[in-house]
Amino acid sequence: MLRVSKLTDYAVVVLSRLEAEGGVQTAPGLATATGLGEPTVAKVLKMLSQAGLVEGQRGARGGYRLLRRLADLPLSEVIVAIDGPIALTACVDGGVGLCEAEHVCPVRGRWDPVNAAIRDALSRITVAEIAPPRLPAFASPATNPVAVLVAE
Amino acid sequence: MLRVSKLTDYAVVVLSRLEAEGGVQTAPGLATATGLGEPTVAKVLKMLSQAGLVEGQRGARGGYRLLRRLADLPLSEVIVAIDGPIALTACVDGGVGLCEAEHVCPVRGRWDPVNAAIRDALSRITVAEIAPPRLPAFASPATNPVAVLVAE
DNA sequence: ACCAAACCGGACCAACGGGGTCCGGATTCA
DNA sequence: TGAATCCGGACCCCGTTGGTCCGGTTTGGT
Repeated sequence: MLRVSKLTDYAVVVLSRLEAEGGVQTAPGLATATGLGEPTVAKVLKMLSQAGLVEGQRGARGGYRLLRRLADLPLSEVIVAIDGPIALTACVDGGVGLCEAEHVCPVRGRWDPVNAAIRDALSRITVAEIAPPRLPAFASPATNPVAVLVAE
Repeated sequence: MLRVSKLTDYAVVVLSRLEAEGGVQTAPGLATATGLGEPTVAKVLKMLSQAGLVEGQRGARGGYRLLRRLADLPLSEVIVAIDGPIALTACVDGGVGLCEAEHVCPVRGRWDPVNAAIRDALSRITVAEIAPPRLPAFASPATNPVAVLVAE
């Protein structure tokens, strides 16, 4: 259905919480703060760490630290970190031998401009733009009335 | 992984074949012409028919007919026809009661601008742009060397 | 020196949805 | 009347996602 994984959604929540609080925070602490499961938060943080978006400090008094401000972090990087490369179709990147009928398949490489368009759109949106306001259950006075676009 | 279903890919192939040949064509005929499975092609055509992109004629000498030129058909409509509404996250369109922890979830409605951006990008690309050249196994003399964009 | 706290890496399992097939019914033309 | 074809739905298999858990390693405190 053209959707990102839930983990990516969680990642945005965790990242925003990480920036709101600042400094080094533990995975269990972020879990209770966000209301998400502790192992799940840990998994997300591990992935974000491998992608270089956060930094983990081991040992006692350890935790995770944000490496970039969310305003400078395009959403595409988070999606790539969690979901892997952004490619709408399986047959992509000129991989040979993956598709059993690639010599018949008439769409090889044709989705590339679509992928590029999606990557471009997602790289123009920063995590800060979709991050929730400071604290949950705190209604900001006047958020922009975002247009609700159904089907189309 | 932020990908569309294979069925959408097939739909593009079938649609382009439908336009290349013109007129009314049967599902079995399109199946053999595209090299795809016959039941699969039938399924795709059924979905496209429900979405109003093609028209089915029943009875003997029946078949499917294209209702719009592919150059006027944005890719987003095909994706919506096959994959359903374009919404990157499950909690969308203000559906209440779907998310078990919606009063805690701090990202409700925050993905809307992202969805809008994706819809916009996909509605600017027509099916004709990504449709394969006239016939498979026929190399057009000089196709644009589409840029291969890896991860990012 | 020891222990507790925390990250790291990986394996593991259940649940959901996609992909593909099939069947009976309705419709139209020869 | 019969053949061809679309229509609508049910059905099942497999892959991925999601969520969990465990042992190992590093670090700071007592």
